[in-house]
Amino acid sequence: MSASREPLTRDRIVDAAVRLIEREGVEAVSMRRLAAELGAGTMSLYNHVPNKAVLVDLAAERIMAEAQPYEVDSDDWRDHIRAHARAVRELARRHPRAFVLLATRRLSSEAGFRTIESALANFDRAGFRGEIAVGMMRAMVSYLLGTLMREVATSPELGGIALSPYGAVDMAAFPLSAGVLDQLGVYDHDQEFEFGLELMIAALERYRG
Amino acid sequence: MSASREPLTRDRIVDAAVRLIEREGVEAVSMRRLAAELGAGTMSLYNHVPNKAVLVDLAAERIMAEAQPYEVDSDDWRDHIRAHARAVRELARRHPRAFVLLATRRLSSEAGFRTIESALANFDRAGFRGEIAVGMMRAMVSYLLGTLMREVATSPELGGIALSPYGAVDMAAFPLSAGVLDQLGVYDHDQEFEFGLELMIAALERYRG
DNA sequence: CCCTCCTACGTACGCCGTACGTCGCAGGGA
DNA sequence: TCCCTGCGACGTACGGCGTACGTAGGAGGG
Repeated sequence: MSASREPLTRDRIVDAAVRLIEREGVEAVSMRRLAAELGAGTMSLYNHVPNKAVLVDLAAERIMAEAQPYEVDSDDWRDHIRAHARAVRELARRHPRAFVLLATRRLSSEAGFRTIESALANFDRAGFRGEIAVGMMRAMVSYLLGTLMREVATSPELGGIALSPYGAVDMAAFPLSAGVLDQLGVYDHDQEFEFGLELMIAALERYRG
Repeated sequence: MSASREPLTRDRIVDAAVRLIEREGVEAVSMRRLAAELGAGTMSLYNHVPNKAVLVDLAAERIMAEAQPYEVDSDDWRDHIRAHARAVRELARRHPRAFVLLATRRLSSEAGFRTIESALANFDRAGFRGEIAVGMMRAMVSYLLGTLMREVATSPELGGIALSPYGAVDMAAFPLSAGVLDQLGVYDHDQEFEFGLELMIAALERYRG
């Protein structure tokens, strides 16, 4: 695939893994394939990485580290939270195949804490501190994780939730669903994300008062 | 593993898959192993199921179908939403290994619609209808998906988010995080779930007014 | 000059999903 | 009764996988 006279490095290997993950998803990563892409023998990778699981972890960390801190010009804590949430969404959309990876992993290291710290700063701005702030942050993380999983990670082969892969459903038994069947089948992710985001912010506001 | 004189059936195969998933997770499922557990030849399974992916889908549907409708004795829409959310959480906790499976799949069929319908009924009770109700439901689903993923699907080998798998982090750079490091490392899932749930309900209440 | 150590690599084992061919049996005409 | 057809069960085989293990070669220090 490439010349690659330069020697094998953990960095080069992780890079290749990240590229492959972004291009074809985690399930496409194999040691043999990675090695081939680097023009190296399969087993040579094991001189730099103990096993595949760790390699994937490293790739996840690398992607997380690429996350840019958001920027916003406002004193309103709400604007900060909005900007932060949108930045996370951007990350998810830029790396859709990697997002599931990040989502099911406990992040740590510098990159993880950078995000946590800036989230805590926002809640601090809003007047939430200590245990409460942690709770808020986690609720927010949960919401983000959930929406973005739904936006980015659910199988897109089907047009919508109303289509059943193995046989149709008799909608007569579900009148309310039938009434909104059009909406159930359609996803406007931008609009949904903002709607949920404002909902969360409204909840925080209410908690403040 | 068992006598199993009775003939192979799609039902029996899916049952075995569900049991295996619940016991050891999706990644433990293999056609050979499933067949062995059923006392049958590997390839015999293919007479009843086109391939492994479909088999896993069928298992996911089966698990979803087992979900009991929640019960609650109240006229308050908030209580209904609470009960519904807690029922979903129960499902996730009873089938932790299967939950990730359900989460990354677009559900359809009867079972999926039963849940959707009862959620819509609750939002209807709260005064939300049509498009708004769908948006609310999706926000709620996102939150549930997110918290429960965090509760049930993140790797439990590590004690908490503060522990880094590959090297420690210098906390001096993260003063706010350092201040709540104890809370960051500890998870009280019951309390967190209820906290987030009330947050969501508060948001809905506010939207009503 | 030799010894040590590190990296690269080939081979091999035990898994995996599944395409394909065969065999045996049950059931229905003739 | 015999035979044919169809279907379920199964064995074999192929191409993939992760990785344990052994080896070979070269670089650097004694």
